[in-house]
Amino acid sequence: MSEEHPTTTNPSPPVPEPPDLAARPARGSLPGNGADAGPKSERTRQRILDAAARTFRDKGFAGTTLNDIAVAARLRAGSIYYHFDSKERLLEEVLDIGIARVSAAVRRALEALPPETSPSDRIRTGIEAHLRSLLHLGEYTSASFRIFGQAPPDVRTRILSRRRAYADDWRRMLQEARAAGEIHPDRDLALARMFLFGALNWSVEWYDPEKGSLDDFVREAAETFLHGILVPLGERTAGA
Amino acid sequence: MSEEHPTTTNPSPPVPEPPDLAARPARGSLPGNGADAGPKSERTRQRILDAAARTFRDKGFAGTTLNDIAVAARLRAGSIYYHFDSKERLLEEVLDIGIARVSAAVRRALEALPPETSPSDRIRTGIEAHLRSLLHLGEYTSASFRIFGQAPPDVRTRILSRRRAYADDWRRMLQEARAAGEIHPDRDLALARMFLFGALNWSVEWYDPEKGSLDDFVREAAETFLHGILVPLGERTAGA
DNA sequence: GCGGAATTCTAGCGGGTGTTAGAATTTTTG
DNA sequence: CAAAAATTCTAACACCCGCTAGAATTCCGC
Repeated sequence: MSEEHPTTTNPSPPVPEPPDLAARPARGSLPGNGADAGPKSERTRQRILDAAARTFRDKGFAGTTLNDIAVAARLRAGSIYYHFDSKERLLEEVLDIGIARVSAAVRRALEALPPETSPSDRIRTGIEAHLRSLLHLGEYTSASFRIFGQAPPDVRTRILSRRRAYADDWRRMLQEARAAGEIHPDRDLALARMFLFGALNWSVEWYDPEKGSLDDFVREAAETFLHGILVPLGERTAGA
Repeated sequence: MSEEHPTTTNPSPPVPEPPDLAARPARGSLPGNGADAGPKSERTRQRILDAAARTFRDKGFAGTTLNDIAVAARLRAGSIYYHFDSKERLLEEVLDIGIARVSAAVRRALEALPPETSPSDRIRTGIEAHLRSLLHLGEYTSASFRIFGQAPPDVRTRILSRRRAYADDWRRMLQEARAAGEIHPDRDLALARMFLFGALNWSVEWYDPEKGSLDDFVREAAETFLHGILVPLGERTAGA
């Protein structure tokens, strides 16, 4: 009843569409412009986004107040509406950036591998890149996974295509490994993929960087997924 | 500032403490009493709890309104306060019941095993029991895992002891399997445990009972965790 | 069917929510 | 430095939240 005029209410922010959603923070390559987009506003926009990502991640979507975000971004709640249409759209952009980042990070890591790398080693690299962007880099990725389930349905469906694309990357990786005979033939690949996602993304809730190096952690995580925990039946060494 | 009188505000609901938190739904063994607890009220109490569990699970804690719960339980929001002190306590009880259920289910499944069962088979059984109580039985367990991260800090700390006890059960199972030489010696058990929790609990977000039998699913999940996805190096059969 | 207890409802309080209009301020431009 | 444009703030609106007091209703033993 109250959501009929989607475009007429706002003072038309000068930034129509984010040109690159996976853009790294604070990197302007345009030299000196002056036409329709001032880089001045872009910086507060980023500040708001950063604050939103962290706050959403920590307190959830419904649990986060626009005032919470405003305080973290050092301005007043009303001012957010100069840069964003609504709380929902703010969430949408945070979620979008989150998957875009992790997706780009994984893709980049895979492209850096020598072409003769085996499919299972590619999976290993993908796992490590995913974890690294989840735990080490910005809060967008962790926010994206933590609060996707809390997003309103329309936001979720709008984000879904990007998530599906990322899931497809993994589906492909697993299929190639199976085609190469590296994956046990009666493993269920769909289950394995979701299994992996659950395991990896859950780490954001408990991983403690002070309990060991990130390098060791991501390596061990990949090993645990690829080989499981059991000693293969042929190599048992008797009990303690 | 407003939370100083914990016991003086309510009309003293006649049920002081839930006698058994892991109680199964709708199973009254008391024949006919009449002293201080009418079984009449107990049924609406259960209705409210059930509604709260499902609604919390679907919309999160902050995203759930007392009115949402009231509608689902077929009464008015204010009436909830005859049975529960606050929204927080309602959440607390839902979370508590959730882990109590899954914990009891796993324990029961393990006790039903013959005593000579190997540690790794015990883990297998535990995984299957955990998954079954997560996916098949009530919404308390799924709610408990989905929204624990959204609970207010004081609720979380009050619930933590129960969660830790359940985690300890798993820690023990894994340690015994390692002592028996069944777990690869350089696996990190803490990581493996959290890895497993993440993988299992995530299934509540994507598992579709129409895509295959639950029995197959839980079996395959256990296999994937125990053996991983790769074919052991000695048994490769060349590519497709 | 009566009387008292148990349970639910009604109505509202105080406060906080997302959102908006317009004034005030800062920044940019000539 | 002045005019215009861009950005932020103030103040409020309409609404909904968790929660409570007290009236209204239902339940149940007699």
